[in-house]
Amino acid sequence: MKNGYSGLRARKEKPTDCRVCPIRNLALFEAVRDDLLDWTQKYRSQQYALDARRVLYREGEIIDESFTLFQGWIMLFKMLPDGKRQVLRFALPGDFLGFRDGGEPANHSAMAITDSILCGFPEDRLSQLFRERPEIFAKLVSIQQHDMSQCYDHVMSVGQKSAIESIACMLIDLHDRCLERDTAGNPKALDFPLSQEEIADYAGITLVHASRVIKELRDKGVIDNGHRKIRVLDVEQLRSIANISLLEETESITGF
Amino acid sequence: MKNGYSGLRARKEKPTDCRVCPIRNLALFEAVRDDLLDWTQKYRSQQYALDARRVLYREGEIIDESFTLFQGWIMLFKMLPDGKRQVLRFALPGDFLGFRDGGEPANHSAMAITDSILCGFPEDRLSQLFRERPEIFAKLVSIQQHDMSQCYDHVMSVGQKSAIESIACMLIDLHDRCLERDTAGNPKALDFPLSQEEIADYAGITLVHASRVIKELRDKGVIDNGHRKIRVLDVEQLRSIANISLLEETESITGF
DNA sequence: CGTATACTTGATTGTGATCAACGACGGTGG
DNA sequence: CCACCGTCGTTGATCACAATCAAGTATACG
Repeated sequence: MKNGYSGLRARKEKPTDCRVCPIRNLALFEAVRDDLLDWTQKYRSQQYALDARRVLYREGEIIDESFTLFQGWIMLFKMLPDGKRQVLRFALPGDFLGFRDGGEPANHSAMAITDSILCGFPEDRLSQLFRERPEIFAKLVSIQQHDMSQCYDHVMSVGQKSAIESIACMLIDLHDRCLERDTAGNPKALDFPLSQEEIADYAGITLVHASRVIKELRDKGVIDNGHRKIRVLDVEQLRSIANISLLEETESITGF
Repeated sequence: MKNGYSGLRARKEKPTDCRVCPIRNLALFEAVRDDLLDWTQKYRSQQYALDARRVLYREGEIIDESFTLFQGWIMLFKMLPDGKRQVLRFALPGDFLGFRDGGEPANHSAMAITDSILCGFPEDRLSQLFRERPEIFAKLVSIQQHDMSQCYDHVMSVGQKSAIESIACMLIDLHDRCLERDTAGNPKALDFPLSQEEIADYAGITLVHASRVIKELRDKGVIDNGHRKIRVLDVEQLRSIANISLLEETESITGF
C-alpha cells in the first residue's frame, strides 16, 4: 500500500556489454544476430539503478523511455482513490517494461521490489530501431501477445479462483519464470523476494488472509517462507492445488 | 456457462466494400489512405456470419485467421476445469479479434452473443500486409497496447472493487464504447444485449448476486433492464458508484 | 539496542456463494 | 392465436470464504 519515491539514477559502473548479456535470449533483442549487437547497443541510452521501494514511473505520467529489466524485481500496479492497490505483474530480469504507444500517459505505476538495474531505450531511438529492423518490431508484438495472455490468466485467477488456488497459481508462474532464468550457479534465485502484502495485492485478497493461506501451504509442506522470502518446495502438489486448465500447463512447459 | 457450437459460415450476401465501411475508423485499417483501400481489401479473405451462441474459436485451437467484427457482439472468455467461466472482453463492431502470434494456439475462446458478421484476414496474407505496410503494423501494436490497458483495468476491477463498483465500471465502459460507435440514426445501439450470467462472469461474481446488484442499480434509477437488455439511464451517477480513478475518466473522454 | 517493517493469530462481521423454488419472457409448433 | 417449453430473471434462506478489527511477535536495519 506504500507509495514509494521516484528514484531512477544513472548507474555509475561501466555499462554491461549487450554481446555478453546473460538475459538477452529472453528480451527484446533476442531477434538480433550476434554480429549486429554492437550496432543495436547504440539504441540503448544508458543503464539505470533503481533502489528497492523506489518508483520507476507513475500512473498518468508521460514517460519517454522504455526499459529492459537487467537485474532485480519490479512490480507493476494500479491504485484506486480509496487506497486499494492491485499488482498487475511482477517483472523479472529480461522483461520489457514501460512501453506505451505514441506519447500516451502510463496506465499503471512501476516500483522496484528489490534493488534493480535497468537498460533504458528512449522512445525516439526505439521507434527508429523498429523502423530499421522489422524483426525487432515483430518481437515487440510477440512480447505484447505474451503479456496479454498472462493478463487474461490473471483475470481468470482473480475472478474465478479461491484464494489458495490463486496464490498457488501465482507461485507456479513465478517458479517457472525463475527456472527459465536460473543459471546453474544461482540456486538462490528461486527464493521470491516478495512481502505478503505484495502477494495479497496481486491475488486480490487482503494481507491478513494471504498470511493464513501461506501458512496453510507451509503446513502442507508445499512451500517454505520467511521475511520477504518464499520458496517453492513441491511444484507438483502446487499444481494440483492451483486448479489449472491442461492448456496452461503445457504452455508453461514450452515457454514462449 | 454454456459451451455453444462452432459455426462460422461464409456469408452469402455480397461482401461489404471497405471503402464505405462505417466502422473502419475504429479498426485495423484506420491507418490506410482512402485511395489505397481497394488494394488492402484483397487481404480480406471473405466475410463470415456467426449466429448467436456459436463459437468462433476455442481455447487451445490453432486458428489461421484473425477477424474484424463488423456487426454484432462477441465475447472472449476462458473456462476452468470445474466449469467456471471468466469473460475477458466484450467485442463490439470494429474490434479486432483472434490475432495470435506465429501459430500459437488460442489462449481463450470466443462466442457470439448476438448474430454477427466478421471480416476474416488469413494469417499469411496478414503478415504479408504487415511487411508491406509498416503503418498498419504500427496500428496493430497500438491496438494491442489499448487492449492491454483495458485488461489491466479489468484485473483492477475484479481484484479490488466490490460487486456493484465492478458492474458500474463495466456498464460505463460499454456505454462509452457504444457512444463511440453510435451513428445518429441508431438510437437502439445503447441497449446492451447481455444476459445477467454474462455480466456476472465478466465481473467475477455469481449470476444470483449479479441479479441483486442489477436490481439495486435499477431501484436507484441508474439503469433500466429487461430480458437480455440493459440500458444506462444516468452515466454520472454510475461514475460516482464505480470508484474510478481520475485518470481512467479522462481516458474514456479522449478515446484512443 | 531501538525502531521500522513484516508476519502471526484470534474474534467478529459481512459480502457474496450456494441451494432452492418460482415467475416472466420469447420463440416454436400445433 | 394459443399452448408449451426453454432460457432468463427474481427472491428467500442459509452458509462460507474472506474482510475487518485488534493485539502481539519476529525480523531486518540503522
